[in-house]
Amino acid sequence: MDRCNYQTKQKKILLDLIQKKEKEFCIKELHQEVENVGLTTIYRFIEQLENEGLLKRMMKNGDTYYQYLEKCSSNNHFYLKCNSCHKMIHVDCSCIDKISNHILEEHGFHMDRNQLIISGICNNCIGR
Amino acid sequence: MDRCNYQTKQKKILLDLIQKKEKEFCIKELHQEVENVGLTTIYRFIEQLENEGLLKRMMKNGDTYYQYLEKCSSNNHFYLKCNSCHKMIHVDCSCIDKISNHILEEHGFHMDRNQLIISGICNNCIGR
DNA sequence: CTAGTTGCAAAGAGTTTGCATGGCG
DNA sequence: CGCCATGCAAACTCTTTGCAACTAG
Repeated sequence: MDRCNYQTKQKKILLDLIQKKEKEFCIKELHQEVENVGLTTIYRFIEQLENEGLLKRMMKNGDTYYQYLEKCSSNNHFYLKCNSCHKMIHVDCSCIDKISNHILEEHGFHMDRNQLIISGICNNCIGR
Repeated sequence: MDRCNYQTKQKKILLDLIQKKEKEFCIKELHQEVENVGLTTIYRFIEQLENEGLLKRMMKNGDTYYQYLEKCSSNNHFYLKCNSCHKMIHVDCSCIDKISNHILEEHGFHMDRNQLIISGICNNCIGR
């Protein structure tokens, strides 16, 4: 949606829709929810977003899903992903600093701080 | 390879091969490396292992890969996954305890301690 | 006007299913 | 011997490609 790309009706519709999603979504779902946007266009736009790092691809039961990741200026952000409601919780906490340091010093590993996703169950779902 | 399944030559060959792999692998690769095991059988066996939690499915450049995860009695294990050499480093460290507690107390999230995979670059690859 | 974008139809790749044969226990 | 496993061929699904028409800038 910037740089050398044209801004088209289809891209705008898709981006609006994607940004509203709280959970992961799949291509088929997008295609059903929009009108007048071809499947091919969706595939191509998704690929674009993925390359820009705005979308993360993941598997669930063997199917492909995508999750929109907002751009974040902080260097302390990571995600908590609930396996029950499938929501992705964005967290900004300096604890990632400690983790990252420990991993480096004790385990000699340079962790990528921009793609840490911790799976589990969120507080909302744990009670049920 | 247990319970109600028959133990067959093909399954043994496949499991042996998979357990020797240090990196993630794909179906095609397996198929090329074994003789006299049909593609269908490989798909079905992989599905079995996945259901038993011994295999983790992941994506790389849009292709499907699998990673064998050894059964581990410790509750303190997690994985460091190098994005350069693609090796998966198995770690057993109580730091996961601290992380897990922090995530629970500060962020109200019950992290799944059995599927934590931290991506980054390992010490071997960082120099290059 | 020019170059990027769209979307149909068709091709392609990976995966699953049906079914007859074979093998484990 | 009975039941599960195997593997070929065919079916299916998801995704990509070719191409002509369209559109943003």
